[in-house]
Amino acid sequence: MPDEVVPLSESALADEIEFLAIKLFSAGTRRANEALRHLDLRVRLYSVLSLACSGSRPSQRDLAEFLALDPSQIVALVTELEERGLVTRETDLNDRRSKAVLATDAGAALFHSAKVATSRAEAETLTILTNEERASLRALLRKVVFPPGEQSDAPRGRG
Amino acid sequence: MPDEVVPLSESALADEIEFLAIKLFSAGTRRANEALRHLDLRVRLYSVLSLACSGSRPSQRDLAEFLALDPSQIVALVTELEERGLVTRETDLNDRRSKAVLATDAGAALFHSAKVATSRAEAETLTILTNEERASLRALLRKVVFPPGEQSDAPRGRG
DNA sequence: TATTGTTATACTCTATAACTATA
DNA sequence: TATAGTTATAGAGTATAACAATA
Repeated sequence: MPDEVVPLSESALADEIEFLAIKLFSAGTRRANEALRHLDLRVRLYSVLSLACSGSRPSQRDLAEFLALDPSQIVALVTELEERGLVTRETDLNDRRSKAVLATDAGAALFHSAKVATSRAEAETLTILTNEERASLRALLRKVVFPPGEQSDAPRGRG
Repeated sequence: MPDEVVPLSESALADEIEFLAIKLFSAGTRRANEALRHLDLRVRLYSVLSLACSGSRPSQRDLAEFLALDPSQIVALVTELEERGLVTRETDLNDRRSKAVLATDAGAALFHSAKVATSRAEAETLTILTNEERASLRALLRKVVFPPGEQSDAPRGRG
């Protein structure tokens, strides 16, 4: 009798949404990191730089909550960007504990180049999907990640 | 005049599918790892164990390709599972370089418990979506991760 | 010569605790 | 006392290189 071996893509694991998200994430991160390498950026640095360019004047605490990273991780990322002249820390005069992270002109320029690179990487990853399917995927992911009717951007704190 | 500050959830970053996938991944991994902790498993160990239980008789090379991990990482995961008596390595008699990774009875039993835990975690993560939306999300992710008409489970090799 | 599994190493990411300065 | 930022550390994940056994 011939082999009746189940292909791994038909395994139970391959139907778990979180497993699929991990695969998409790891493939996507790999490609994005490759796409950003020529600018000396990684996904995490790019994310912080992007938000520093967003006009939201995020504090480091805001960045930590939004990116679901620990505040201590944000420190290292912001410091690296600051040392490269891409962002500045601006102390909030109303609450001198808090520091807004703002892009410099150089940071904004680099972000623009980086955005082009990540958009291209995203398009490559999603090349199999039609435009409607991409919009649908984006909407579904947004709904899971930013549930409607939730005030705060991210409820998670330190522990 | 009042603040006209853009919320971070309306930033350009929040529309990038890869960024959203990363957020879903990191939240999902965190919850799945918590759900698996009482069984002394992590997501990566669970993935390998799941495939060892799948009936596919995967070689370590198969696992590496399917999980998009380097073969050297598979070695460590399989060794840990093997030392705990959850899987065995079975040398392929036709190609003595290759070793199939198979679950023991104990491994299959543990996997069953773990599957319940990860399913619950997945449901929590996706609680905001209707059943139809979950099916739609699953189908879209599957299409990206396992493009139809591709023979191999994963084309990526070592470098 | 190429492939499977293995060992080793370095770097990044993640999680946690403790400290400081402000509030 | 609580919060924003910081420092430090350990463990997990990721990326490479080199090697032995086998094909």
